[in-house]
Amino acid sequence: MSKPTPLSGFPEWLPQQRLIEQEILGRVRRTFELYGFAPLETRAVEPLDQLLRKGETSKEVYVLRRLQADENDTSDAALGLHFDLTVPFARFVLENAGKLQFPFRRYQIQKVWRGERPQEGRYREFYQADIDIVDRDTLPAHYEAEIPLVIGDALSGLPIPRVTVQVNNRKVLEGFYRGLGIDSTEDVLRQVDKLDKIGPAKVVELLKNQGLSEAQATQVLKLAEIKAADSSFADQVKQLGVSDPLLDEGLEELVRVVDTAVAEKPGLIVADLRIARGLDYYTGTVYETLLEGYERFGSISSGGRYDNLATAGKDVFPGVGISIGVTRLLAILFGRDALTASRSVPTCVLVAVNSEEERPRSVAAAAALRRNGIPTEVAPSAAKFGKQIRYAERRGIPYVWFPGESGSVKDIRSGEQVDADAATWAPPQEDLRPIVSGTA
RNA sequence: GUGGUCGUAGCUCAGCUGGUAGAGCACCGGGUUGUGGUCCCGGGGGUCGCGGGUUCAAGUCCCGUCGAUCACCCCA
Repeated sequence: MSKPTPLSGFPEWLPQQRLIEQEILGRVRRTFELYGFAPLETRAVEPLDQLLRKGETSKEVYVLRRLQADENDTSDAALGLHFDLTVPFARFVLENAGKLQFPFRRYQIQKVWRGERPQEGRYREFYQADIDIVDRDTLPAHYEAEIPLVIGDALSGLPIPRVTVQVNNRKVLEGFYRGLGIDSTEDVLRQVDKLDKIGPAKVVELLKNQGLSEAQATQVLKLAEIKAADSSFADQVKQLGVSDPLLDEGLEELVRVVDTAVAEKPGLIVADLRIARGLDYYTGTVYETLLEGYERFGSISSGGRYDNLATAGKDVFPGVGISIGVTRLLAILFGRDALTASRSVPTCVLVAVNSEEERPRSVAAAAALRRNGIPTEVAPSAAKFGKQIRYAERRGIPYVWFPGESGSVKDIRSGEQVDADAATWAPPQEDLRPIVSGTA
């Protein structure tokens, strides 16, 4: 059999990378729980009509089909892999509304699938770490201010470059456009979103091609260029002289989000009135998160408020949430060797073997160490000690244990060796587990 | 899904206008008859992504395909 080749868009990490990924996922999870989000996992598939109902246009959904499915068997025909965690969550809320307490806050860390053309930082299978808060009938606006704080906490605790959460509000954009007499909001947003890439002149041109007047296009551009780290953006908007109730409502909400962030975590947030992205179910605040130095890879964490995602008859569950694109984050940092683990295995101690006859003594020492929670493995063979030490060195294992009448343990980084008892010895806390650190 | 660029040992790459594969690092062994990381000596490893075509002859040209990457689309 010839050597297998990778599958485009389905990244697989090496153990040392997976070690880092697990460490990151663990820290993110603990931060989510620190804020009281409850754990949840939903199935990988959803009925296709559910998936297509909101948001996703289509072709990007992977459909599930049995290999031997009968032509007439339609039982699985309408299932697709979820492309995010918000849509499945909305479904879950509706399904279990009677068993949940509202407001309901949950986190969900799972893989999602999208049938897109892969490139660096965009994959067909990737992890999302998602938090959402939903309430019944109405959702207080303060939750929209809380979300970025959680993300800021989760990400700033990691050994990664600084992040900035960019916020905007759909109501500001829609209200402003409406005040200008524009009704093709979606199309306008799409062009405005290209501002960074193609520049203001071309955006205006594209807008005019869409039927906007010179004046309208100019105003749209002026709004998009507003950006501020505090609530001063609101005055700048008002100076443009457009008035609309929805615009005012949006501004008020956005000011609140920004003010909260400025008070709690200065420097985390910036109001940027050009950002409009996210799936089309967003109705209020929207978030995007950029990694300093890696802006060209786009957002590593996005989300927003949605009022109509979870609705069934009279029941309405408005929500707000955000997702961290863990795989994207890791891939772009791995790509530049910006994340490293102090070792490639969990092992803290390698117990040397004097001779195969004496292996039981090594096995016993290892067992004693493990009883104290120290990850330990026994050397693969009774090779020369130099080779056994090298086995540890190659993997970054910090300690080698030499069993004997009185055991001794060597820190192979310093070369220091001391007599020790396997039943009581313990490494410094920081050596117990691999340490993940940033090098950027 | 559309279009462009790229694809030689584990890694970084060399290989002129086609003539039957090389370096550095890494790895393995020995010097060092049981405590590594230096140094010296030696060694293994590539169907040149894969498949087909042109040619006496292809890593080198052509087509396809897979993979990586970029742009569009869209988005974590």
